[in-house]
Amino acid sequence: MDDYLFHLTRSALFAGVSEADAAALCDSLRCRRAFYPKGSVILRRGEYVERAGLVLSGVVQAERNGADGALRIVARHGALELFGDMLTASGIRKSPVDVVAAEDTEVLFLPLSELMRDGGSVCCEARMRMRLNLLSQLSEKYWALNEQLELLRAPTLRTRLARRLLAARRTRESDSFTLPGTRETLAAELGVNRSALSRELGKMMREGLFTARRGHFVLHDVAELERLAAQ
Amino acid sequence: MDDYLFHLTRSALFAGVSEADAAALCDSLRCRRAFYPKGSVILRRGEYVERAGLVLSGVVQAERNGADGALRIVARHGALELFGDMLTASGIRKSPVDVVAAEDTEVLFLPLSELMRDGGSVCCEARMRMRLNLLSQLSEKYWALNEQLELLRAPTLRTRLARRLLAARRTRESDSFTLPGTRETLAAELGVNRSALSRELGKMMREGLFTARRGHFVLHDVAELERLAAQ
DNA sequence: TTCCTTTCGTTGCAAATGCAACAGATTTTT
DNA sequence: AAAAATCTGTTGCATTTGCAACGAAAGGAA
Repeated sequence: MDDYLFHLTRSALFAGVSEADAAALCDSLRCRRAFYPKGSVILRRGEYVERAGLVLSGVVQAERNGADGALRIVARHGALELFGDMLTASGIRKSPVDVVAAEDTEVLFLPLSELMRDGGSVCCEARMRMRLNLLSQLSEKYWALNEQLELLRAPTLRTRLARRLLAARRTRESDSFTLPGTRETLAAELGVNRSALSRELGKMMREGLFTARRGHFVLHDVAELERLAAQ
Repeated sequence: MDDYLFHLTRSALFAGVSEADAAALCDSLRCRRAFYPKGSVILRRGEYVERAGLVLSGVVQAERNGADGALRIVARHGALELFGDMLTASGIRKSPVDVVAAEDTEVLFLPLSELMRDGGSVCCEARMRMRLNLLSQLSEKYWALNEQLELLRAPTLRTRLARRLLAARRTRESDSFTLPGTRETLAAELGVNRSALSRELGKMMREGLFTARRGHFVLHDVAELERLAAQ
């Protein structure tokens, strides 16, 4: 796909940048595109990262080996999402994860340090736009992590669940939504045992707080959930 | 203190920037200095933040009201440390905390968006240096949060404690160190009850893993601690 | 359909943690 | 020094959660 520029300008990083400017900038920064067949390794644990990656198509996974040796999927990045930016930005950190292509994937690599260099008269405005977009991206990742942390700080499973559901309600803007993954996934997010999660889900449903069937949730008593979440 | 420029270049944000360049840059960016007497409010919860703050002298605290109304100190920033950067970078978020001067404090405010704008021929190199420093700062805050999260994900208090002590050992580069704050502080970091912490500390000491007296710790069996932390 | 695999809820029991109360130690204030 | 306030360890008891095992339900494949 050589029409990638159109897609590019739809990414958060290139938001507000024209197609022409995007092309000129990629050129001036010496960005490179690379194709990775499904399963191939993009980045190895322990490597230093000098360029952020923007997924043009496909999906990329960050993986890690747990203490028991079991494979843990730490993150997934789909089309137009950025990865490796935090490592590149730090400049000194080795990757704590392997990054592999979960499907056939095309990636655009961006040398962030080049982006920070003044570019003479070349797309001055677009450069600034992209720098601000980058800051915004980095900070959003920070705040997302912060929310995770608030979740885990909640004293009890009941509270965590309430917060998680209300968070989903906010982003989906509806009392009815589907959470990704299985119960096991949700349990991991909340940092608890799966059976403990099922137990608490059962209790809360019997109290009429919401209905859950597989991944689909319908909230019934938002007020009470908010009271719980406040703990 | 009008000799603040010397100090400034010792901060992480201005690392690698000469005193002269720092002065020129502050001028070009229209940075402003402000003095806050102890106890005064620098930033209110709910406000939008347009400038990052660099503490020139004194101490700044981020505070928040818990569910019960009790005051919680979320973060402290001493001399040469940066605050409000994540909020400024996001561009859209309201502050989730109040920021107040914990002592008489002088702050230098930096408009990050100005820093991202090409500056013609004015300190081109220094600008780039500072932009990279900023990225580095943001990412370090991210990774610090990430470490906190790993800590809370640990299945048991014993594991969390082992990780926390080994982390301290790494940064202090010694088997003997003092942790800031009281037991209550440490318990909060680990996300557990204080008495539970004391209990576990007692057990682990009886097993000869380390000695703890008030804030001071001496590690004795690092190998075993590492085995525990791996869980 | 039928078989097989994955997901899910349930439950009994063990382990970990929260909570509250108290006493000794330490630090700070008067 | 004396008194007051804070910090710390300890302990009994209630609650929460982890763990393991099992059967039912759901979804996919033969």
